[in-house]
Amino acid sequence: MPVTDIPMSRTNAGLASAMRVSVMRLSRRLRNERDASDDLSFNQIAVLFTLGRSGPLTIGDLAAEEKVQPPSMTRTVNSLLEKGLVKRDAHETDRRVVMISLTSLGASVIEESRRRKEVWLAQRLVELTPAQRQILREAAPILEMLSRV
Amino acid sequence: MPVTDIPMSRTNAGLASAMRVSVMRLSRRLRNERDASDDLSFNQIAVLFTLGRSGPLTIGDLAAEEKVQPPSMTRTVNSLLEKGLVKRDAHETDRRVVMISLTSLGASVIEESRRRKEVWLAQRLVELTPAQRQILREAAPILEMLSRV
DNA sequence: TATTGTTATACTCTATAACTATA
DNA sequence: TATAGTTATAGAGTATAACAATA
Repeated sequence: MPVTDIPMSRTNAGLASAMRVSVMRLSRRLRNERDASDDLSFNQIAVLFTLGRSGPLTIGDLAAEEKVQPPSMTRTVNSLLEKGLVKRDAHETDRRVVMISLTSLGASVIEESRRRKEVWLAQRLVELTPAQRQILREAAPILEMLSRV
Repeated sequence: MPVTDIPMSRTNAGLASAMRVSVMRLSRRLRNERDASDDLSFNQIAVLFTLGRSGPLTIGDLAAEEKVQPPSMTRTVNSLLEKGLVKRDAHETDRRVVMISLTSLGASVIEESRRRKEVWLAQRLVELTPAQRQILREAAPILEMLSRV
């Protein structure tokens, strides 16, 4: 049984390769659909999105998530505080800890970013055939499953 | 006709939302599967991957692609030169231009990173049903199409 | 005269070490 | 004594401006 008769995507390794390429490429394209007018650094944006996904987090949690040291996260959070995008709250029981969460303004910033991505994506989706869109409808929850640890 | 009877993913906007979430989440998970032992900065890695995707590029091309200024790209490229991951070559006709390309060492670095992503992904794929894998096989080329401008 | 890339300089970001407050 | 976070200081990264080489 000659290997050359088996298309790449018929094997699990081949499918993994095809999925890596297509998912990483599309995510790169989506990430570029961000609002150019905002004056936020890459890490500032990353912190907002992390808070949007995970809800309120401590400085230490945020530092670990973004893979920076706590003093750097203190600075990043302070700049977001000055812009009114996040707020600080005391921890319920442990007074050493500071809980960081999105303000309504901060939430609107990431919502706007999501909206821009979806507008771009929706425009590309109407160019597909109904059959192709149907495949993506079935694929979306499977992609979600892959991300779950 | 009550809107609540229409599942989100039945509409194009709903499908766009589902695709944005699942693709961005999976890409984030894949990006985290990088080799922790390498001492490369985020932008240094980004340059290597860009060269791996696009082939040899000029300093100016790289700067535009990574959205940094040319002097910054000169520095980043110099650090990659010192590590032996990229090389400089004269342009065929325009002697102002410098072509930057991957060395075999640089190519092996990104190949290793891709391999790690695909090993992780392949492990997740075997946990799916054959029918689910079949859907992904059909979805991969469609995701590719969406990325094309 | 315009374009590509580098050098000079200042500013921003991040890290390590030391410190404060709390557990 | 250990942990969460901040402040102080130094190093790395990035930008703007000025410059050199080439088109």
